[in-house]
Amino acid sequence: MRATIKDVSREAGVSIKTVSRVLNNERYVGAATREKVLAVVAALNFRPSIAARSLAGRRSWQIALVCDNPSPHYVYEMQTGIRDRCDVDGVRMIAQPYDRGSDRLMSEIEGLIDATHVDGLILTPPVSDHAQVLELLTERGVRFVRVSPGSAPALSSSVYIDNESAAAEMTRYLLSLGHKRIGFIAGHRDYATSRQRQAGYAAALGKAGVALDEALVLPGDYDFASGSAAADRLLALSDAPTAIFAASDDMAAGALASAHRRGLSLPNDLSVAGFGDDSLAGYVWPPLTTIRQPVRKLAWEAADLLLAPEDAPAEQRELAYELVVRGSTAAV
Amino acid sequence: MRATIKDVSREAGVSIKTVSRVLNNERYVGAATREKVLAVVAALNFRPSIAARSLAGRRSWQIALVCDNPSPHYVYEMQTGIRDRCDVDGVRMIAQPYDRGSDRLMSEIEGLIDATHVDGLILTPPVSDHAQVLELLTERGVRFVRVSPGSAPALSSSVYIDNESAAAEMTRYLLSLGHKRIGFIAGHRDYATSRQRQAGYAAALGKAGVALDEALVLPGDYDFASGSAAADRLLALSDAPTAIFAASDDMAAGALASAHRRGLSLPNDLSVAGFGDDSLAGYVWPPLTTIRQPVRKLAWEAADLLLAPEDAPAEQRELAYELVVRGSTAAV
DNA sequence: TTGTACGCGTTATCAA
DNA sequence: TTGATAACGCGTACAA
Repeated sequence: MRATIKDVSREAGVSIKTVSRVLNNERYVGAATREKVLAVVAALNFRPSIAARSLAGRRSWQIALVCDNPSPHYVYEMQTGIRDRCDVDGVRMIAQPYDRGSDRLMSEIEGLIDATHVDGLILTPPVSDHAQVLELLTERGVRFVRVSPGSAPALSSSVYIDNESAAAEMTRYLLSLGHKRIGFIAGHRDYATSRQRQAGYAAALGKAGVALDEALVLPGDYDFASGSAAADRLLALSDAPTAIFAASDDMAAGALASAHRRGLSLPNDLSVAGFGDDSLAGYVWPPLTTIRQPVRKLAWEAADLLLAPEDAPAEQRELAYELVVRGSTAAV
Repeated sequence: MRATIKDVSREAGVSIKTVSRVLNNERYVGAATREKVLAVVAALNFRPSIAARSLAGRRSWQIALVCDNPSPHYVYEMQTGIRDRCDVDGVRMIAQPYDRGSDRLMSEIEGLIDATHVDGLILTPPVSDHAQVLELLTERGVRFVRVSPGSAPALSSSVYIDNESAAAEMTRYLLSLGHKRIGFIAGHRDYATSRQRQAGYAAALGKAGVALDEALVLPGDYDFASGSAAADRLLALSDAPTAIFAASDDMAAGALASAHRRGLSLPNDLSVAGFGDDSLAGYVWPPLTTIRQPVRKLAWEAADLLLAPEDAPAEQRELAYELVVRGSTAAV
């Protein structure tokens, strides 16, 4: 039923190896031969078996995305961007989710490598900074590209935005609206991105001569529930903030919900700002002001780096973010 | 570097075939032998190569999820539910997204089958009703399970909720609040689920003796933008509805945004209800009243059916939905 | 209950 | 520029 390379070779009147050469774009194939083979490949709708290729060759034509779940939308955008780039080269993407903090993380990644023979991995935070995982991959000789790493930039290729500058810019924007007491809801401490965003927030306050009030900085977990809970605490303060900057859009949405529950009139009683992939912009009310991170593009670039020739040197690609102003923030 | 079955057999002092027997849970292996082999497998952290297994055996230990993108959350829940079930059997899931209406759909699916040798597919709407695809799979002898199919129930195993009854229940609820003019925003006509939900809406109105006003039924596309646009049209009517029931949560969120933009006071001026995975409940304001469909569980059951023994007869599993009442609806 | 020989579909090596 | 042959790591068929 399934066409094999043997069928193609018979039909085209050449050897199996020649068909293989055409499929892999090797040199030393006559132009006429190549065309004939390609015609037969198309006619038979032939697709090389990934299994056979992985077993016989040096490549498996597969890469994996090792991704935590900050939000379904982030995961979706990462998958889509990577797949878009993979399609260009006829490579398949395997999605491998994980729970940060799971004690089986190492074993799952090693299992992934051994079972699938993937040619490389794309690591998202916080695994992009997981020392043990990075060591394992280096030891095993498996290529990897890191998304938004916080350390050891030279260890591998990576893609990222300048989280610190972005957060500083948002903080300056809120200050420009007249806010003096700006609450900050951080992400989980395992995420370098969260630490970078918090640093940008603190730096901007400092430069503006606004004292950093530790009581206004609360930990979160990048998700709706933790943002909502943190906002509840901030808004219950006797000297509550007039603005809240959350390190993720989901937490910002939680803050908006918290404010709504308390019967606040938004955005007059409270300005809320987020940071992320801007997927919640229209869903929440009022529409969210946020730092837009080009997740799909980051993913595309990560795949691009991973699919680069083996001898290509490690490369760092910084992408632009964007401050998107909407109705969730207002002047005091 | 990577341990192979050969390494295991040498270390355990048995033949390769015996190791293979243990791995595949075949009969006729001595208890002592089995234990020893398992110990070595664990010690070497051995993982069988999917490539070699697919090539040599009848199974590839891989299944694929062929999924359109109604919403990132739906996709995420589907993937998670399927993966949860697959993990039990040591099977890997391949995520294969598609664009409905793409002319390459057939070729992509055939490519997927040929390249990966997957043991089976899980199809979500609207491909679960795509005659050509179903015929291809039947012809090629590839198993498949359909999620929420609208036709030919006996063709394969499938999982679903009773969309028509669910929509009728929601409609009755809105009627019970005193609403007489209830707008309906449908999903894309390719989706059987959308047609079923619309039928339930119409049936409930009929039973209640409320005339169906065609002007209150608008087409949508299951996404935020189309829901927002449809609501704009409904709310611009001279005789606008007092409630809007959208066939998906994303469209309901769009309707809420539309109402907010018009300065309506929610939920007093307009009641809004949705249908879906309930992922937007807290994000939107006021919190969404919706029919909650257990997407992750549907996915789990679909995988369970797909991983059933080959000789198991086709089976239909209907799961329960739930009407979740929240603040987005109010009595007239 | 265990082992031997072979083949799956492709790429690598080497020869022509 | 092409082709023959040996691998890759496992399951299958059959023998012991």
